[in-house]
Amino acid sequence: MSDLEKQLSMPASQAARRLLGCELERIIGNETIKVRIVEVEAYDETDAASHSYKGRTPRTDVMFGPAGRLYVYFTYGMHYCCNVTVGKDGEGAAVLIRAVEPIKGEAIMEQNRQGKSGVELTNGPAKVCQALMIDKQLNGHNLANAPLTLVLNPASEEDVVVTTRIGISKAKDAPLRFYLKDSNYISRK
DNA sequence: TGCCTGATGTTCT
DNA sequence: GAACATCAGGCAC
Repeated sequence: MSDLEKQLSMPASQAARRLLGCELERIIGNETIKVRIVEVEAYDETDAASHSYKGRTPRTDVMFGPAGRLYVYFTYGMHYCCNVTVGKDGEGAAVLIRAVEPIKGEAIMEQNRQGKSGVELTNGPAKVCQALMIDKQLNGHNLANAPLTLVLNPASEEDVVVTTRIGISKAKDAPLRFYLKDSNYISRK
């Protein structure tokens, strides 16, 4: 088991907090993009809003695998969203990455986002995938390895705000969305 | 500023 | 055949 997997083998709500403030490094050709995770949502198989709620299917297979993998899904006919799998091997849990802050490679992200800049670059789950060029090819990717790696660097507890989740129709009231209070890149305050 | 809607593919029933 | 963890553009106020 990799160190990353160990660090994320915990309940989704805990893992979600631990992912806030962490860095993602994306290698595209000779370029490197680096971002900081500032907004996430937790999902597990006891949760009616989770893809894993109805059990393991070919689509959700990755969610039920070991922690520290990327779960990419396609939604609303035109967008990708990316999750980091968490929990023990066999548990269908994942953390949706809703927003990130650019650290490095902003120019490349602007290209990927068709000239959009500033907070518009990455303040939404589908935007994050566009900016980082994440698509279904990276589904199941191990985040311990290039070309997309997760660097654990958790933010301190007092910077974390907890709210209900966004854009879902079931289990709306569960307080499973977490964001960093100081960030401007939050999709909605 | 804020609501409404179109675009559009994959998965599951 | 319907639902869907979305975004951006248009129009009304």
